[in-house]
Amino acid sequence: MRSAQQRPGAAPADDATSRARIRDAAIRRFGAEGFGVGLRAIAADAGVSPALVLHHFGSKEGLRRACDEHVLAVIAEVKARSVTAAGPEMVMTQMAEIEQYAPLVAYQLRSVLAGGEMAKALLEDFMASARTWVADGVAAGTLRPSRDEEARVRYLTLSGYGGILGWMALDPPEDFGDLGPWLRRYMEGVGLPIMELFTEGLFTDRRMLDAYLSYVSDPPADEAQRSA
Amino acid sequence: MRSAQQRPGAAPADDATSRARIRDAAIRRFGAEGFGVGLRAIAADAGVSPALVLHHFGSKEGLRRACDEHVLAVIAEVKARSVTAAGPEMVMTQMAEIEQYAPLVAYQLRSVLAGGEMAKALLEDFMASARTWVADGVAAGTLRPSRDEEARVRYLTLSGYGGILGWMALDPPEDFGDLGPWLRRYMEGVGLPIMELFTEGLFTDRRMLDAYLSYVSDPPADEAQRSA
DNA sequence: GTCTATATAATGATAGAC
DNA sequence: GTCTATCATTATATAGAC
Repeated sequence: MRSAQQRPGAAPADDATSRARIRDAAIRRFGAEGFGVGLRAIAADAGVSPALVLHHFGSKEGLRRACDEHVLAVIAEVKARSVTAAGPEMVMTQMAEIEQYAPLVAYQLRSVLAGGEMAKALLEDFMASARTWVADGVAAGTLRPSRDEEARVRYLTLSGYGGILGWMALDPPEDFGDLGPWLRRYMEGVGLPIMELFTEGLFTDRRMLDAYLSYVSDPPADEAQRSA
Repeated sequence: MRSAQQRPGAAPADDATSRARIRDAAIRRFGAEGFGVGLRAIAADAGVSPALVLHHFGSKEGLRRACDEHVLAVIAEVKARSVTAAGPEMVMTQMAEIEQYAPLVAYQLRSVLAGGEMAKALLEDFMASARTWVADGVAAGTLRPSRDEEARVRYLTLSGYGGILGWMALDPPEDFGDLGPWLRRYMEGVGLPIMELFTEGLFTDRRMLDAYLSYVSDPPADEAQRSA
């Protein structure tokens, strides 16, 4: 049904070059099973010998670098041509986009889990998007200003993305090839609490915030000691 | 200075049984480098032969199970005797506790990253604590009630814990043996945005929440189609 | 309980034919 | 470009002496 279609980094297209087939197979395997997976499995998926993988990419490390680059490139490309609508529809639009690139998303999640430079690059990328989105919202008057915009952008990005990772641990995707149902479960599970928290907050009064602010501006004895 | 002290799962106490020494060495290695680490390294840390590790735990899998059990047991023990103070001091108190059990915390973070049953057990555990904390807060009138308390507890736990994982990817601890400075950086980095968000929310009006609620109670056509 | 020595399987990587 | 055959290394795990 979709066999003839050209989805970047997705199902194997028989007409692609071996190099691309290997890379796409690697992205799928790495995404589904983590970076511990062997070259033999990847080679088998791509329908080539293990030696050819090394011939094209030099080493496993080189293969991973190629996957990283390709994933980042596709993300940049998708981002460049996506119309960033504001409002709840945006989320749904992006959802549809995401489902289309399931292997990329899985690879991405694994990369953040694994840490390292790729994780930083991805998170910095998401933070950049969030920075724009928040700044626009504040300018338009739909989002409250913060006492520290950069810290808020960082927190929103990390907790949002990290929340997905936590959800993945609690409810692992059954099929990494089709993350759709899993993403839908996630959205349904966190939608209400997010909307509530972002609209109404959690505390009934300002005491905790005020306590924190005075704590920071005038730290108690043993904290002052440390910086002395 | 601390050599004679008895910190569960912490620095090697020469008087402990080999079995315990191996297990503690494993917790430290697994926590610092992940579960890919070899038995040889663990055996060397514990000052025993690799064969003895297998003798005591049967397999690497068995060793990991023993580590899991021990970590869960220590967490339960600490939790049981901790006085759960309400307010910002609670966080600070728990911080001090956490620093004391750095190897356990690192192991825990790795476990959640790795997924599997241990990750579920840990997250369920944290959710149980959060459930109590939130229920008490709502009863005391310091926390707002939610339209779905369970979903909120889940979201707060996952995003909170996941935020730490994300932070770890962005700013990896330099020394897993002493997570103190790293945890302090994290707390300083997220303290203000959390207090702001929990007190004031993010949106300036209720439109997003209302849109979401009406979306859920009366889904558009293609969503209704799916459930038909 | 603890060791040395070893079995066995899998890994990433190389050499060289085609 | 692509393969087969193989190497060197490392991994977990076992056997058996002490």
